[in-house]
Amino acid sequence: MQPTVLPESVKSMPLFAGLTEQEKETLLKEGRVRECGRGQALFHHGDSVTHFYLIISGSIQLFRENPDGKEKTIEVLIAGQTLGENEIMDSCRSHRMNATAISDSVLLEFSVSWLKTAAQKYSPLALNLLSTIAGQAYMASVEAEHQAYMSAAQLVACFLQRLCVLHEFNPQGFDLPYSKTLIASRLGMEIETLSRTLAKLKDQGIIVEGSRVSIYDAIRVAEYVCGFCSISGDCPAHTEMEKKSGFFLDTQAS
Amino acid sequence: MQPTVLPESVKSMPLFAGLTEQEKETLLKEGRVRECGRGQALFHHGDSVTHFYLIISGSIQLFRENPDGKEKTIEVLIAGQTLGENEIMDSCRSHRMNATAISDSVLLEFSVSWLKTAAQKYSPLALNLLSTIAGQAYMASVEAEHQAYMSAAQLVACFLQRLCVLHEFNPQGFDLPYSKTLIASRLGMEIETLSRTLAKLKDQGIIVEGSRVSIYDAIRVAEYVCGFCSISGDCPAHTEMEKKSGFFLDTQAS
DNA sequence: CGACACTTTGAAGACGATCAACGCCGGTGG
DNA sequence: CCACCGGCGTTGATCGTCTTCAAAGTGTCG
Repeated sequence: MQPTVLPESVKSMPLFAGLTEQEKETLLKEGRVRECGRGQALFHHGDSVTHFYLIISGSIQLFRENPDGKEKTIEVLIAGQTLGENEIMDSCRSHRMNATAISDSVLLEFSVSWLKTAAQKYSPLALNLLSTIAGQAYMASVEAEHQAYMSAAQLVACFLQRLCVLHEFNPQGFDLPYSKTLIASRLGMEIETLSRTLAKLKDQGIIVEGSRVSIYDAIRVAEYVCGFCSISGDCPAHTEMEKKSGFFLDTQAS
Repeated sequence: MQPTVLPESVKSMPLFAGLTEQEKETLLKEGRVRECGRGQALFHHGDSVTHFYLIISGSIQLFRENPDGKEKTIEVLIAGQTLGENEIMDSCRSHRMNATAISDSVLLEFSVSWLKTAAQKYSPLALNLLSTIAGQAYMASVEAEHQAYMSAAQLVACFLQRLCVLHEFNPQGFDLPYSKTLIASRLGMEIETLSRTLAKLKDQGIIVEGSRVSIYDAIRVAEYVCGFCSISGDCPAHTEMEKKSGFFLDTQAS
Protein backbone atom coordinates (compact mmCIF):
# COMPACT_ATOMS: atom_id res chain seq x y z
CA MET A 1 0.00 0.00 0.00
CA GLN A 2 2.26 2.78 1.26
CA PRO A 3 5.26 2.86 -1.07
CA THR A 4 8.20 3.29 1.32
CA VAL A 5 7.06 3.65 4.90
CA LEU A 6 9.66 1.65 6.77
CA PRO A 7 13.01 2.22 5.20
CA GLU A 8 16.17 2.34 7.27
CA SER A 9 15.17 0.21 10.23
CA VAL A 10 14.38 -2.69 7.93
CA LYS A 11 17.26 -2.17 5.55
CA SER A 12 19.69 -2.32 8.40
CA MET A 13 18.56 -5.78 9.45
CA PRO A 14 21.42 -8.29 9.52
CA LEU A 15 19.63 -10.33 6.86
CA PHE A 16 20.42 -7.67 4.29
CA ALA A 17 24.00 -6.99 5.31
CA GLY A 18 26.35 -6.89 2.37
CA LEU A 19 23.68 -5.98 -0.19
CA THR A 20 23.70 -2.68 -2.08
CA GLU A 21 20.99 -0.11 -1.43
CA GLN A 22 19.74 -0.83 -4.92
CA GLU A 23 19.42 -4.55 -4.20
CA LYS A 24 17.66 -3.92 -0.90
CA GLU A 25 15.16 -1.64 -2.66
CA THR A 26 14.45 -4.27 -5.28
CA LEU A 27 13.96 -6.99 -2.71
CA LEU A 28 11.94 -5.00 -0.20
CA LYS A 29 9.45 -3.59 -2.61
CA GLU A 30 7.97 -7.06 -3.00
CA GLY A 31 7.02 -7.12 0.66
CA ARG A 32 3.43 -6.59 1.73
CA VAL A 33 2.66 -4.96 5.07
CA ARG A 34 0.54 -7.13 7.30
CA GLU A 35 -0.95 -6.02 10.57
CA CYS A 36 -1.77 -8.52 13.23
CA GLY A 37 -3.69 -7.55 16.32
CA ARG A 38 -2.98 -8.87 19.79
CA GLY A 39 -4.09 -12.48 20.04
CA GLN A 40 -4.50 -12.90 16.32
CA ALA A 41 -2.96 -15.99 14.73
CA LEU A 42 -0.47 -15.61 11.91
CA PHE A 43 -0.59 -19.28 11.03
CA HIS A 44 -1.42 -22.59 12.66
CA HIS A 45 0.33 -25.92 13.01
CA GLY A 46 -0.45 -27.82 9.83
CA ASP A 47 -1.15 -24.80 7.62
CA SER A 48 0.85 -24.82 4.44
CA VAL A 49 3.98 -22.70 4.48
CA THR A 50 3.26 -19.72 2.27
CA HIS A 51 5.24 -16.75 3.53
CA PHE A 52 8.37 -15.39 5.07
CA TYR A 53 8.01 -12.50 7.52
CA LEU A 54 10.07 -9.65 8.86
CA ILE A 55 8.79 -8.36 12.18
CA ILE A 56 8.57 -4.59 12.06
CA SER A 57 7.02 -4.10 15.48
CA GLY A 58 5.24 -6.06 18.17
CA SER A 59 5.96 -9.62 19.26
CA ILE A 60 5.03 -13.05 17.98
CA GLN A 61 4.71 -16.24 20.01
CA LEU A 62 5.75 -19.53 18.42
CA PHE A 63 4.25 -22.56 20.13
CA ARG A 64 3.15 -26.15 19.77
CA GLU A 65 0.33 -27.99 21.43
CA ASN A 66 0.79 -31.43 23.01
CA PRO A 67 -1.91 -34.02 22.64
CA ASP A 68 -2.75 -33.49 26.32
CA GLY A 69 -3.70 -29.92 25.55
CA LYS A 70 -0.70 -28.10 26.98
CA GLU A 71 1.10 -25.43 25.04
CA LYS A 72 4.87 -25.25 24.84
CA THR A 73 6.12 -21.87 23.73
CA ILE A 74 9.14 -22.35 21.54
CA GLU A 75 10.14 -18.74 21.22
CA VAL A 76 8.91 -15.20 21.46
CA LEU A 77 10.09 -13.13 18.52
CA ILE A 78 10.32 -9.35 18.57
CA ALA A 79 10.85 -6.49 16.15
CA GLY A 80 13.89 -6.95 13.94
CA GLN A 81 13.65 -10.74 13.89
CA THR A 82 12.46 -12.95 11.07
CA LEU A 83 9.90 -15.71 10.92
CA GLY A 84 9.47 -18.69 8.66
CA GLU A 85 12.96 -18.97 7.16
CA ASN A 86 13.59 -22.20 8.99
CA GLU A 87 10.57 -24.04 7.68
CA ILE A 88 11.01 -22.61 4.20
CA MET A 89 14.63 -23.67 3.97
CA ASP A 90 13.84 -27.09 5.36
CA SER A 91 11.29 -27.33 2.53
CA CYS A 92 8.43 -28.18 4.83
CA ARG A 93 5.08 -28.30 3.20
CA SER A 94 3.19 -27.45 6.35
CA HIS A 95 3.95 -25.43 9.46
CA ARG A 96 5.36 -27.33 12.40
CA MET A 97 4.14 -24.80 14.95
CA ASN A 98 1.64 -22.03 15.61
CA ALA A 99 2.40 -18.32 15.43
CA THR A 100 0.26 -15.77 17.26
CA ALA A 101 0.72 -12.07 17.96
CA ILE A 102 1.22 -11.37 21.65
CA SER A 103 0.87 -7.65 21.15
CA ASP A 104 -0.36 -5.65 18.18
CA SER A 105 2.24 -6.32 15.53
CA VAL A 106 3.28 -5.18 12.09
CA LEU A 107 5.02 -7.57 9.73
CA LEU A 108 6.44 -7.41 6.25
CA GLU A 109 5.31 -10.46 4.30
CA PHE A 110 7.12 -12.14 1.42
CA SER A 111 6.36 -15.23 -0.62
CA VAL A 112 8.30 -18.45 -0.15
CA SER A 113 9.69 -18.23 -3.65
CA TRP A 114 10.87 -14.68 -2.96
CA LEU A 115 13.12 -16.01 -0.21
CA LYS A 116 14.37 -19.00 -2.14
CA THR A 117 15.09 -16.96 -5.24
CA ALA A 118 16.76 -14.21 -3.25
CA ALA A 119 18.98 -16.77 -1.56
CA GLN A 120 20.02 -18.12 -4.94
CA LYS A 121 20.51 -14.77 -6.57
CA TYR A 122 22.26 -12.85 -3.80
CA SER A 123 24.98 -14.88 -2.17
CA PRO A 124 25.43 -12.42 0.73
CA LEU A 125 21.79 -12.96 1.62
CA ALA A 126 22.28 -16.72 1.48
CA LEU A 127 25.23 -16.40 3.83
CA ASN A 128 23.26 -14.15 6.17
CA LEU A 129 20.46 -16.67 6.24
CA LEU A 130 22.95 -19.44 6.93
CA SER A 131 24.40 -17.44 9.76
CA THR A 132 20.96 -16.74 11.25
CA ILE A 133 19.81 -20.32 11.05
CA ALA A 134 23.12 -21.69 12.30
CA GLY A 135 22.78 -19.40 15.30
CA GLN A 136 19.26 -20.68 15.90
CA ALA A 137 20.45 -24.26 15.70
CA TYR A 138 23.14 -23.55 18.24
CA MET A 139 20.87 -21.76 20.66
CA ALA A 140 18.34 -24.57 20.38
CA SER A 141 20.97 -27.17 21.24
CA VAL A 142 22.08 -25.09 24.22
CA GLU A 143 18.44 -24.86 25.22
CA ALA A 144 18.14 -28.64 25.16
CA GLU A 145 21.24 -28.93 27.30
CA HIS A 146 19.88 -26.39 29.76
CA GLN A 147 16.58 -28.26 29.99
CA ALA A 148 18.51 -31.41 30.77
CA TYR A 149 20.96 -30.09 33.33
CA MET A 150 19.78 -26.85 34.88
CA SER A 151 17.43 -26.42 37.81
CA ALA A 152 14.28 -24.35 37.51
CA ALA A 153 16.02 -21.49 39.30
CA GLN A 154 18.92 -21.53 36.88
CA LEU A 155 16.61 -21.68 33.89
CA VAL A 156 14.71 -18.66 35.14
CA ALA A 157 17.83 -16.67 36.00
CA CYS A 158 19.30 -17.47 32.60
CA PHE A 159 16.08 -16.44 30.91
CA LEU A 160 15.89 -13.11 32.72
CA GLN A 161 19.50 -12.40 31.93
CA ARG A 162 19.01 -13.01 28.24
CA LEU A 163 15.70 -11.17 28.19
CA CYS A 164 17.50 -8.19 29.56
CA VAL A 165 20.15 -8.29 26.84
CA LEU A 166 17.73 -8.92 23.98
CA HIS A 167 15.38 -6.09 24.93
CA GLU A 168 18.19 -3.79 26.01
CA PHE A 169 16.63 -3.36 29.43
CA ASN A 170 18.48 -1.84 32.32
CA PRO A 171 19.27 -4.85 34.51
CA GLN A 172 18.83 -2.73 37.64
CA GLY A 173 15.12 -2.47 36.99
CA PHE A 174 12.74 -3.47 34.23
CA ASP A 175 9.24 -4.83 33.69
CA LEU A 176 8.56 -8.26 32.28
CA PRO A 177 7.44 -7.74 28.68
CA TYR A 178 4.85 -10.50 28.87
CA SER A 179 2.90 -12.62 31.33
CA LYS A 180 4.40 -15.11 33.75
CA THR A 181 2.17 -17.77 32.29
CA LEU A 182 3.88 -17.23 28.94
CA ILE A 183 7.32 -17.27 30.52
CA ALA A 184 6.54 -20.54 32.28
CA SER A 185 5.40 -22.03 28.99
CA ARG A 186 8.57 -20.76 27.32
CA LEU A 187 10.72 -22.38 30.00
CA GLY A 188 8.81 -25.64 29.96
CA MET A 189 7.73 -25.45 33.58
CA GLU A 190 4.47 -25.00 35.45
CA ILE A 191 3.29 -21.58 36.49
CA GLU A 192 3.35 -22.66 40.14
CA THR A 193 6.98 -23.65 39.84
CA LEU A 194 7.87 -20.36 38.20
CA SER A 195 6.05 -18.44 40.90
CA ARG A 196 7.88 -20.24 43.70
CA THR A 197 11.19 -19.99 41.85
CA LEU A 198 10.99 -16.24 41.32
CA ALA A 199 10.68 -15.77 45.06
CA LYS A 200 13.78 -17.85 45.70
CA LEU A 201 15.94 -15.88 43.27
CA LYS A 202 16.54 -13.16 45.85
CA ASP A 203 19.39 -15.28 47.17
CA GLN A 204 20.98 -15.33 43.73
CA GLY A 205 21.02 -11.62 43.02
CA ILE A 206 17.60 -11.10 41.41
CA ILE A 207 14.58 -9.45 43.02
CA VAL A 208 11.17 -9.93 41.45
CA GLU A 209 8.06 -8.18 42.74
CA GLY A 210 4.99 -8.47 40.57
CA SER A 211 6.27 -7.84 37.06
CA ARG A 212 9.14 -5.66 38.22
CA VAL A 213 12.57 -7.27 38.00
CA SER A 214 15.87 -6.09 39.33
CA ILE A 215 19.06 -7.98 38.59
CA TYR A 216 20.87 -6.19 41.36
CA ASP A 217 23.89 -8.44 41.45
CA ALA A 218 24.61 -9.26 37.82
CA ILE A 219 27.98 -10.80 38.61
CA ARG A 220 26.49 -13.29 41.04
CA VAL A 221 23.73 -14.14 38.57
CA ALA A 222 26.26 -14.73 35.82
CA GLU A 223 28.21 -17.08 38.05
CA TYR A 224 25.08 -18.84 39.17
CA VAL A 225 23.81 -19.36 35.64
CA CYS A 226 27.10 -20.02 33.92
CA GLY A 227 28.17 -22.34 36.69
CA PHE A 228 26.04 -24.96 35.06
CA CYS A 229 25.99 -23.46 31.61
CA SER A 230 28.69 -25.38 29.85
CA ILE A 231 28.87 -22.89 27.05
CA SER A 232 30.37 -20.40 29.50
CA GLY A 233 32.68 -18.20 27.50
CA ASP A 234 30.76 -18.80 24.30
CA CYS A 235 27.31 -17.73 25.32
CA PRO A 236 26.58 -14.42 23.62
CA ALA A 237 23.97 -13.56 26.23
CA HIS A 238 26.29 -14.10 29.15
CA THR A 239 29.20 -12.15 27.78
CA GLU A 240 26.80 -9.42 26.63
CA MET A 241 25.38 -9.33 30.11
CA GLU A 242 28.78 -9.03 31.69
CA LYS A 243 29.63 -6.15 29.40
CA LYS A 244 26.27 -4.60 30.12
CA SER A 245 26.52 -4.89 33.85
CA GLY A 246 29.99 -3.43 33.53
CA PHE A 247 28.54 -0.62 31.48
CA PHE A 248 25.84 0.13 33.96
CA LEU A 249 28.25 -0.03 36.84
CA ASP A 250 30.48 2.40 34.99
CA THR A 251 27.64 4.81 34.33
CA GLN A 252 26.69 4.72 37.96
CA ALA A 253 30.23 5.26 39.09
CA SER A 254 30.85 8.28 36.89
CA MET B 1 47.11 -38.77 -1.23
CA GLN B 2 45.04 -41.30 -3.12
CA PRO B 3 43.57 -39.45 -6.08
CA THR B 4 39.99 -40.76 -6.18
CA VAL B 5 39.39 -43.38 -3.54
CA LEU B 6 35.90 -42.56 -2.36
CA PRO B 7 33.87 -41.41 -5.28
CA GLU B 8 30.20 -42.23 -5.56
CA SER B 9 29.28 -42.60 -1.91
CA VAL B 10 30.53 -39.10 -1.22
CA LYS B 11 29.26 -37.53 -4.39
CA SER B 12 25.79 -38.74 -3.64
CA MET B 13 25.66 -36.92 -0.30
CA PRO B 14 22.70 -34.54 -0.07
CA LEU B 15 25.12 -31.65 0.37
CA PHE B 16 26.11 -31.96 -3.29
CA ALA B 17 22.66 -32.47 -4.72
CA GLY B 18 22.05 -30.32 -7.76
CA LEU B 19 25.71 -29.91 -8.67
CA THR B 20 27.17 -31.27 -11.91
CA GLU B 21 29.67 -34.12 -11.82
CA GLN B 22 32.26 -31.64 -12.98
CA GLU B 23 31.53 -29.30 -10.10
CA LYS B 24 31.63 -32.11 -7.58
CA GLU B 25 35.02 -33.23 -8.91
CA THR B 26 36.38 -29.72 -8.62
CA LEU B 27 35.11 -29.30 -5.09
CA LEU B 28 36.03 -32.72 -3.77
CA LYS B 29 39.57 -32.75 -5.00
CA GLU B 30 40.41 -30.11 -2.42
CA GLY B 31 39.51 -32.46 0.39
CA ARG B 32 42.19 -34.20 2.43
CA VAL B 33 41.59 -37.63 3.89
CA ARG B 34 41.98 -37.73 7.63
CA GLU B 35 41.92 -40.85 9.71
CA CYS B 36 40.92 -40.71 13.31
CA GLY B 37 41.32 -43.70 15.59
CA ARG B 38 38.83 -44.69 18.25
CA GLY B 39 39.03 -42.28 21.18
CA GLN B 40 41.06 -39.73 19.25
CA ALA B 41 39.91 -36.11 19.43
CA LEU B 42 39.17 -34.24 16.25
CA PHE B 43 39.03 -30.90 18.02
CA HIS B 44 38.40 -29.51 21.48
CA HIS B 45 36.12 -26.88 22.92
CA GLY B 46 37.96 -23.59 22.48
CA ASP B 47 40.14 -24.66 19.55
CA SER B 48 39.91 -22.33 16.60
CA VAL B 49 37.55 -23.44 13.85
CA THR B 50 39.74 -24.48 10.94
CA HIS B 51 37.98 -27.19 8.98
CA PHE B 52 34.80 -28.62 7.65
CA TYR B 53 34.47 -32.41 7.58
CA LEU B 54 32.58 -35.07 5.70
CA ILE B 55 32.34 -38.33 7.60
CA ILE B 56 33.27 -41.20 5.30
CA SER B 57 33.08 -43.93 7.89
CA GLY B 58 33.02 -44.40 11.64
CA SER B 59 31.23 -42.22 14.18
CA ILE B 60 32.02 -38.97 15.92
CA GLN B 61 30.78 -37.82 19.32
CA LEU B 62 30.03 -34.14 19.84
CA PHE B 63 29.97 -33.14 23.49
CA ARG B 64 30.45 -30.37 26.00
CA GLU B 65 31.78 -30.47 29.50
CA ASN B 66 30.04 -28.75 32.42
CA PRO B 67 32.11 -27.04 35.08
CA ASP B 68 31.15 -29.87 37.46
CA GLY B 69 32.97 -32.30 35.21
CA LYS B 70 30.04 -34.02 33.58
CA GLU B 71 29.88 -34.52 29.86
CA LYS B 72 26.75 -33.86 27.86
CA THR B 73 26.79 -35.54 24.47
CA ILE B 74 25.12 -33.31 21.96
CA GLU B 75 25.06 -35.70 19.06
CA VAL B 76 26.66 -38.78 17.61
CA LEU B 77 27.40 -38.35 13.92
CA ILE B 78 27.84 -41.23 11.53
CA ALA B 79 29.03 -41.85 7.97
CA GLY B 80 27.36 -39.59 5.44
CA GLN B 81 26.92 -36.70 7.86
CA THR B 82 28.88 -33.49 8.01
CA LEU B 83 30.67 -31.73 10.81
CA GLY B 84 31.57 -28.12 11.42
CA GLU B 85 29.21 -26.37 9.01
CA ASN B 86 27.23 -24.92 11.87
CA GLU B 87 30.12 -23.23 13.60
CA ILE B 88 31.63 -22.09 10.32
CA MET B 89 28.41 -20.50 9.13
CA ASP B 90 27.83 -18.87 12.48
CA SER B 91 31.32 -17.39 12.04
CA CYS B 92 32.57 -18.68 15.34
CA ARG B 93 36.21 -18.19 15.93
CA SER B 94 36.52 -21.08 18.31
CA HIS B 95 34.76 -24.41 18.69
CA ARG B 96 31.80 -24.53 21.04
CA MET B 97 32.12 -28.25 21.67
CA ASN B 98 34.46 -31.22 21.56
CA ALA B 99 34.54 -33.80 18.79
CA THR B 100 35.99 -37.27 19.38
CA ALA B 101 35.95 -40.45 17.33
CA ILE B 102 33.89 -43.19 19.00
CA SER B 103 35.10 -45.79 16.55
CA ASP B 104 37.91 -45.71 14.02
CA SER B 105 36.79 -43.10 11.54
CA VAL B 106 37.72 -41.68 8.17
CA LEU B 107 36.90 -38.09 7.35
CA LEU B 108 37.33 -35.82 4.39
CA GLU B 109 38.68 -32.49 5.55
CA PHE B 110 38.18 -29.08 3.92
CA SER B 111 39.23 -25.60 4.90
CA VAL B 112 36.76 -23.08 6.27
CA SER B 113 37.23 -20.84 3.27
CA TRP B 114 36.54 -23.78 0.96
CA LEU B 115 33.06 -24.06 2.45
CA LYS B 116 32.35 -20.35 2.49
CA THR B 117 33.54 -19.88 -1.07
CA ALA B 118 31.66 -22.91 -2.30
CA ALA B 119 28.48 -21.62 -0.68
CA GLN B 120 28.94 -18.31 -2.46
CA LYS B 121 29.87 -19.79 -5.81
CA TYR B 122 27.41 -22.66 -6.06
CA SER B 123 23.93 -21.64 -5.04
CA PRO B 124 22.62 -25.24 -4.94
CA LEU B 125 25.25 -26.01 -2.34
CA ALA B 126 24.22 -22.96 -0.33
CA LEU B 127 20.62 -24.15 -0.43
CA ASN B 128 21.63 -27.66 0.58
CA LEU B 129 23.56 -26.25 3.49
CA LEU B 130 20.60 -24.11 4.46
CA SER B 131 18.38 -27.14 4.35
CA THR B 132 20.76 -29.20 6.48
CA ILE B 133 21.23 -26.53 9.10
CA ALA B 134 17.52 -25.66 9.17
CA GLY B 135 16.82 -29.34 9.81
CA GLN B 136 19.35 -29.35 12.64
CA ALA B 137 17.77 -26.27 14.15
CA TYR B 138 14.38 -27.90 14.05
CA MET B 139 15.52 -31.18 15.54
CA ALA B 140 17.34 -29.30 18.27
CA SER B 141 14.21 -27.38 19.20
CA VAL B 142 12.22 -30.60 19.28
CA GLU B 143 14.92 -32.04 21.49
CA ALA B 144 14.54 -29.17 23.90
CA GLU B 145 10.81 -29.70 23.99
CA HIS B 146 11.28 -33.40 24.61
CA GLN B 147 13.69 -32.70 27.45
CA ALA B 148 11.10 -30.42 29.01
CA TYR B 149 8.03 -32.59 28.66
CA MET B 150 8.90 -36.23 28.18
CA SER B 151 9.62 -38.81 30.87
CA ALA B 152 12.86 -40.76 30.87
CA ALA B 153 11.03 -43.76 29.42
CA GLN B 154 9.65 -41.72 26.57
CA LEU B 155 13.01 -40.16 25.85
CA VAL B 156 14.63 -43.57 25.66
CA ALA B 157 11.88 -45.08 23.51
CA CYS B 158 12.05 -42.10 21.16
CA PHE B 159 15.82 -42.40 20.98
CA LEU B 160 15.73 -46.12 20.17
CA GLN B 161 13.11 -45.55 17.53
CA ARG B 162 15.14 -42.88 15.80
CA LEU B 163 18.36 -44.83 16.18
CA CYS B 164 16.70 -47.67 14.35
CA VAL B 165 15.66 -45.43 11.47
CA LEU B 166 18.98 -43.62 11.19
CA HIS B 167 21.07 -46.78 11.15
CA GLU B 168 18.56 -48.73 9.09
CA PHE B 169 18.39 -51.42 11.73
CA ASN B 170 15.72 -54.06 11.75
CA PRO B 171 13.47 -52.98 14.62
CA GLN B 172 12.77 -56.61 15.49
CA GLY B 173 16.34 -57.06 16.68
CA PHE B 174 19.51 -54.99 16.66
CA ASP B 175 22.54 -54.20 18.80
CA LEU B 176 23.15 -50.82 20.35
CA PRO B 177 25.90 -49.19 18.27
CA TYR B 178 27.56 -47.64 21.31
CA SER B 179 27.68 -47.87 25.07
CA LYS B 180 24.80 -47.20 27.44
CA THR B 181 26.93 -44.64 29.20
CA LEU B 182 27.12 -42.69 25.94
CA ILE B 183 23.40 -43.04 25.36
CA ALA B 184 22.67 -41.76 28.85
CA SER B 185 24.93 -38.79 28.23
CA ARG B 186 23.19 -38.18 24.90
CA LEU B 187 19.77 -38.22 26.59
CA GLY B 188 20.86 -36.02 29.46
CA MET B 189 20.14 -38.61 32.15
CA GLU B 190 22.17 -40.65 34.60
CA ILE B 191 23.35 -44.11 33.65
CA GLU B 192 21.41 -45.56 36.60
CA THR B 193 18.22 -44.00 35.34
CA LEU B 194 18.81 -45.35 31.85
CA SER B 195 19.50 -48.80 33.20
CA ARG B 196 16.30 -48.85 35.23
CA THR B 197 14.31 -47.33 32.38
CA LEU B 198 15.39 -49.90 29.81
CA ALA B 199 14.01 -52.64 32.02
CA LYS B 200 10.65 -50.90 32.28
CA LEU B 201 10.26 -50.53 28.51
CA LYS B 202 9.04 -54.09 28.20
CA ASP B 203 5.58 -52.79 29.00
CA GLN B 204 5.79 -50.33 26.11
CA GLY B 205 6.76 -52.73 23.35
CA ILE B 206 10.56 -52.73 23.61
CA ILE B 207 12.73 -55.52 25.04
CA VAL B 208 16.33 -54.77 25.93
CA GLU B 209 18.73 -57.42 27.15
CA GLY B 210 22.35 -56.38 27.39
CA SER B 211 22.99 -54.48 24.19
CA ARG B 212 20.36 -56.37 22.22
CA VAL B 213 17.21 -54.43 21.47
CA SER B 214 13.94 -55.59 20.02
CA ILE B 215 11.18 -53.13 19.23
CA TYR B 216 8.65 -55.89 19.03
CA ASP B 217 5.58 -53.69 19.05
CA ALA B 218 6.50 -50.69 16.92
CA ILE B 219 2.95 -49.41 16.78
CA ARG B 220 2.65 -49.26 20.55
CA VAL B 221 6.02 -47.58 20.80
CA ALA B 222 5.02 -44.98 18.24
CA GLU B 223 1.87 -44.22 20.19
CA TYR B 224 3.75 -44.10 23.45
CA VAL B 225 6.39 -41.74 22.15
CA CYS B 226 4.22 -39.57 19.93
CA GLY B 227 1.59 -39.33 22.64
CA PHE B 228 3.73 -36.67 24.21
CA CYS B 229 5.65 -35.68 21.12
CA SER B 230 3.78 -32.65 19.95
CA ILE B 231 5.35 -32.79 16.54
CA SER B 232 3.41 -35.99 15.85
CA GLY B 233 2.74 -36.07 12.13
CA ASP B 234 5.74 -33.90 11.38
CA CYS B 235 8.49 -35.91 12.98
CA PRO B 236 10.52 -37.53 10.22
CA ALA B 237 11.72 -40.26 12.57
CA HIS B 238 8.24 -41.25 13.63
CA THR B 239 6.74 -41.40 10.18
CA GLU B 240 9.81 -43.22 8.92
CA MET B 241 9.44 -45.68 11.73
CA GLU B 242 5.83 -46.30 10.95
CA LYS B 243 6.68 -46.95 7.32
CA LYS B 244 9.52 -49.17 8.40
CA SER B 245 7.52 -51.20 10.85
CA GLY B 246 4.92 -51.56 8.12
CA PHE B 247 7.66 -52.72 5.79
CA PHE B 248 9.00 -55.28 8.19
CA LEU B 249 5.58 -56.53 9.03
CA ASP B 250 4.95 -56.91 5.32
CA THR B 251 8.16 -58.83 4.80
CA GLN B 252 7.29 -61.12 7.63
CA ALA B 253 3.79 -61.66 6.33
CA SER B 254 4.84 -62.51 2.80
C1' DC C 1 44.60 -63.48 37.86
C1' DG C 2 43.79 -58.73 38.59
C1' DA C 3 42.75 -54.11 36.88
C1' DC C 4 39.38 -51.40 35.04
C1' DA C 5 35.50 -49.81 32.52
C1' DC C 6 30.78 -50.66 32.19
C1' DT C 7 26.40 -51.94 34.09
C1' DT C 8 22.99 -53.25 37.48
C1' DT C 9 20.48 -52.83 41.80
C1' DG C 10 19.04 -50.86 46.29
C1' DA C 11 17.88 -47.05 49.42
C1' DA C 12 17.49 -42.25 50.45
C1' DG C 13 16.73 -37.62 49.16
C1' DA C 14 15.64 -33.48 46.21
C1' DC C 15 13.02 -31.39 42.97
C1' DG C 16 9.17 -30.30 40.19
C1' DA C 17 4.29 -31.58 38.90
C1' DT C 18 -0.21 -31.90 40.43
C1' DC C 19 -4.33 -30.84 43.02
C1' DA C 20 -6.68 -27.54 45.69
C1' DA C 21 -7.79 -23.15 47.70
C1' DC C 22 -7.50 -18.38 47.75
C1' DG C 23 -6.32 -13.34 46.63
C1' DC C 24 -6.16 -9.90 43.11
C1' DC C 25 -7.68 -7.26 39.33
C1' DG C 26 -10.33 -5.60 35.16
C1' DG C 27 -14.45 -6.01 32.76
C1' DT C 28 -19.36 -6.90 32.10
C1' DG C 29 -23.96 -6.54 33.18
C1' DG C 30 -27.75 -5.81 36.16
C1' DC D 1 -22.70 1.42 41.96
C1' DC D 2 -22.17 -3.03 43.09
C1' DA D 3 -22.18 -8.10 42.09
C1' DC D 4 -20.32 -11.47 39.44
C1' DC D 5 -17.07 -13.54 36.55
C1' DG D 6 -12.76 -15.06 34.36
C1' DG D 7 -7.90 -14.69 33.81
C1' DC D 8 -3.82 -14.47 36.35
C1' DG D 9 -0.83 -15.32 40.14
C1' DT D 10 0.30 -17.06 44.79
C1' DT D 11 0.64 -20.50 48.44
C1' DG D 12 0.17 -25.04 50.75
C1' DA D 13 0.22 -30.18 50.77
C1' DT D 14 1.14 -34.34 48.50
C1' DC D 15 3.03 -37.46 45.17
C1' DG D 16 5.93 -39.37 41.55
C1' DT D 17 10.21 -39.21 39.18
C1' DC D 18 14.97 -38.70 38.72
C1' DT D 19 19.42 -37.99 41.03
C1' DT D 20 22.64 -39.30 44.29
C1' DC D 21 25.31 -42.36 47.03
C1' DA D 22 26.70 -46.96 47.84
C1' DA D 23 27.70 -51.69 46.75
C1' DA D 24 28.21 -55.41 43.98
C1' DG D 25 28.04 -57.94 39.44
C1' DT D 26 29.78 -58.49 34.57
C1' DG D 27 32.88 -58.21 31.00
C1' DT D 28 37.37 -57.54 28.55
C1' DC D 29 42.25 -57.24 28.17
C1' DG D 30 46.82 -57.16 29.65
